[in-house]
Amino acid sequence: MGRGFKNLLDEGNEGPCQLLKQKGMRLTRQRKEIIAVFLEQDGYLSPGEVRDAVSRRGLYLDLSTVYRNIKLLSKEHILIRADVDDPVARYELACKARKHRHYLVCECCGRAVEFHDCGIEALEDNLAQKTRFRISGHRLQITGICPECQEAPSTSTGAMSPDMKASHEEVGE
Amino acid sequence: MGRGFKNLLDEGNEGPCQLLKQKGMRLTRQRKEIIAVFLEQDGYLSPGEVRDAVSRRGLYLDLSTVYRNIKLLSKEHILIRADVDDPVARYELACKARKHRHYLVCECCGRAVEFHDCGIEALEDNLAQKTRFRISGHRLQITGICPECQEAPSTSTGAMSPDMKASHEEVGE
DNA sequence: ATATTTGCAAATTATTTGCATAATT
DNA sequence: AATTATGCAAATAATTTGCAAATAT
Repeated sequence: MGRGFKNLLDEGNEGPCQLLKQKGMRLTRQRKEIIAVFLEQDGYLSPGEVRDAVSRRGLYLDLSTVYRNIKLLSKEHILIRADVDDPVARYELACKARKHRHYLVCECCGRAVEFHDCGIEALEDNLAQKTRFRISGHRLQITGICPECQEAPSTSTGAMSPDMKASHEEVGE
Repeated sequence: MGRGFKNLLDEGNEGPCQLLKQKGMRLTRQRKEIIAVFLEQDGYLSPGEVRDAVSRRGLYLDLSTVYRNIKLLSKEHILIRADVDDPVARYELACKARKHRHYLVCECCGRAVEFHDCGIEALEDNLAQKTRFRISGHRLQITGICPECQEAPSTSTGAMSPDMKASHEEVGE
């Protein structure tokens, strides 16, 4: 009980597709493709990007279909919304977000460094005790200024942009 | 160095208004009101809500002005965007977000419990060492299912809605 | 006095909806 | 066969932009 929820991507467990079936929704080709795209993507996707990615895989998709399914998948907590600061909404699979993939993001250039060991489990157990919530996951993002930007003359112009996912290294574990 | 950044709201320190001046932007009445609204608000605000709140304080504001200033304040990292799942963007003051005000959010009903001691400082110090980033803050949200919803027959209909900020208790410290 | 910011109106972009057709169970 | 999901087209909502007038420095 408490944390220790089975990770939905793990082998032998139910993936997003099975989840959909369980909830009584139909497993259409477009839904499979949408989920596939999110599964193979490392980072966030906007509705338009989803349509394009599915398109590259050979299936035409109307944007309204993408919107409808993103809304559906969000409601079922299979997708969650990212908090990047641009006018289009961006999403990722909840099961990936929960997989302890966290980012240290540079406020200046947007470079993102991935890290894994966040040590929040103890806090979660503590909270579960106090509140009686059944904890399912967490989202953590740490912000700062990367070494390069600390050097730079601080033009302050380049705020975090959509290419935040462009470059990212990894650290720790 | 590292964390230990001075909190921008603390007495004797520079608040958002001073910050703006420092950056060479003019301190207009509308900017003061917008910031004031964010300062007295506990939670996130959408552009429309900002306009209405300022309006209630007796100053008419065009929505485009709100948008322009939100964008400006975001670029300067005075405001940050929340990741609530609805089509309008919502924001809060970075200096408040950094003030260790975190939420445990119920995935079913949206009830939010506030907590303060997140114990991420150690992680931040660790990351700062490894990556040479100058850490400025973090955002953490934990999700789960609240006691009430664990009882309930799980209609699954009510996904997290904008009234997430409606009810919230506090815990810990 | 000058440069910046505002309000207004209009443009653009994002998201949602209605309905007939197609696809899944 | 019954229902649910899709595509298309059109509607609505969110955000951005151009420009003249107003305001802060």
